[in-house]
Amino acid sequence: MNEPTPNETSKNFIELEIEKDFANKPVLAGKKVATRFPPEPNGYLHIGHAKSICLNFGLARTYGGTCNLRFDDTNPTKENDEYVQSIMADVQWLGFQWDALYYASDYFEQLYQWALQLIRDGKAFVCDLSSEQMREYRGTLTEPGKNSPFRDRSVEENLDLFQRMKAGEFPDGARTLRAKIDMAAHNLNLRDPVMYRIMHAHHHRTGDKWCIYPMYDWAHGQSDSIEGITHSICTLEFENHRPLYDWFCQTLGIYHPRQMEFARMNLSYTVMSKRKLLQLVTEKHVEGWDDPRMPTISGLRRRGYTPESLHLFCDRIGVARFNSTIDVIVLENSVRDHLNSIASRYMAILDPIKVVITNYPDSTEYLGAVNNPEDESAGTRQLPFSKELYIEREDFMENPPSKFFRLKPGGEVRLRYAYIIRCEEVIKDASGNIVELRCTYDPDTKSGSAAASERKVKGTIHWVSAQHASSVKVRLYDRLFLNENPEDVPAGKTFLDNINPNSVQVVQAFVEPELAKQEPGTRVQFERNGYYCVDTKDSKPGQPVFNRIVTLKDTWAKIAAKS
RNA sequence: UGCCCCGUGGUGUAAUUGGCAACACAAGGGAUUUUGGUUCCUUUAUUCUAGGUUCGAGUCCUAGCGGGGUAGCCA
Repeated sequence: MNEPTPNETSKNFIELEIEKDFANKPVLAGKKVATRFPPEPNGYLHIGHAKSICLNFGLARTYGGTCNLRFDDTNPTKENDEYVQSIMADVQWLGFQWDALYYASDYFEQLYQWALQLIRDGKAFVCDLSSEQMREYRGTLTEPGKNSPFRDRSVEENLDLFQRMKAGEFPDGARTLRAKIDMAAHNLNLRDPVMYRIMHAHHHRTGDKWCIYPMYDWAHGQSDSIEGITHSICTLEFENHRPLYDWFCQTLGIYHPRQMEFARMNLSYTVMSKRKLLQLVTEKHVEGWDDPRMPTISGLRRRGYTPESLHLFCDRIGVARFNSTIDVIVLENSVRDHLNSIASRYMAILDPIKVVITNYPDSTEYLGAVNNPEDESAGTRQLPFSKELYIEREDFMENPPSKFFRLKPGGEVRLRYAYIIRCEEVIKDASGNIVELRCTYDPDTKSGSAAASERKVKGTIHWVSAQHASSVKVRLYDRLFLNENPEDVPAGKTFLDNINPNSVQVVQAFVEPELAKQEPGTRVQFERNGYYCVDTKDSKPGQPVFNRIVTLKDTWAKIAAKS
């Protein structure tokens, strides 16, 4: 995998607690760490899920335990198989394989039997309150609620009604099954929470078999219990649900996993909520869930991010209970670090200016080039060199500042892997735009020659031979949002107002011949520019489309900005 | 305005559970470099505040301040 070695210096609080539990809790004797990744199949996975995936599967890996993939499919109106398929693909792409694949819907019958048990024990009742009424009865953050007038129905009546709910006798919303806990509890989740609601909806797996569906709280802990999960790890917003998770397991008298919460990831210049990501897609602000600008796993994959770079990123951000925002720079540097070690280097000119070497013959010469200075096994290649070249427009300045080490009138620069050239003449069109540079080369400075090592120039620039170059489409991606926190908007505005209007720029670039042959999915470095990936959707044989993954660090841009 | 959770360099996490505040990333400075990339060296903290316990407090106690979660028949 050639994965950068992660920082393994310290354990996170979850690992510490797991180790403590296994040392102290008799119920865990002889067991192995068992976790699960439990997405609801109602959207595509994003980078925040990657954190959870790396955590859950990583825990199983480091402790020699297991991790299941479980689809939390208890709300058929929002879920479908397209999402199921994409989630499985994303988890596997990240390099993880689940020990078992389950769906909460696998447990619908067992959950129903357990509900019957609670009713018989007098711990659950059928309630006829409408959702509005239930809200009134619930009380507020500061005031206790009142008991439902249906709370004291007999066990027989509850049993009868609940079975008829299941049989489909009542319309959506007519009744619910609720746990009988405490309407005065400080934790609102304990104020007789709903366990089942009536929904005459088609489920992507169970079809029309059910018209009552369990709520998250009634399904999750028991699903964990059935699977023998030792540590049920979720995000901080479920913290207030833990007492209910515990109550159900205890009241049912079943194996009781431990729920632990960690902080969800926030990334600067990014929105992460499924609702907003969905909106970006449906309102066509992006081209789809896998648009290379999306923070979805599929978007990052298409952009060119590697699984290893995402693992590196997750190692770097850590796991804690503090709500923090990660600078997107950390993500960008993670992929730079990985790609630096694996990506072959090529030369590409995105914004060309023609260079004519007046004293060079009308012939082609082939020059040796190193594919990856970080990896000798990447080998070498031959580059065609000729009289007419393209260089990057920004590598020439007519009136440069003192620290500009590139080409200038009368100045010298090395052409990477080739010769040192001198700019003799600047050709302009009628309106004063520079259209061509006339240069001379020094034949004694050929790369690799003994004489070449004696001549030093400050700058080395990249180039392509005009007659040998291919023209390819390159998409230069930038951040999707202008603001560090896109959701931070004045009244009347939305996060959509913070969209970067220039988040993608498409250019036609001149590239060295090798580059036109690259296969979809291949990641390369355009020397002195950035990392690019051959798009997997829009490329055609011999006609690759390149997505910019991330630019190279640009120290010169900082220097130039200062002066 | 209840209940719950959380405050450690610029950012994100550590600190053998009461014993010299560390690591990574970023930023600044320098060296190397045929990528202004990479690599190497180097510089960056009254641990939110105020009290208290203690030989000793980031860690324990009290009060305050600040941030987050929570009133779906969503997850």
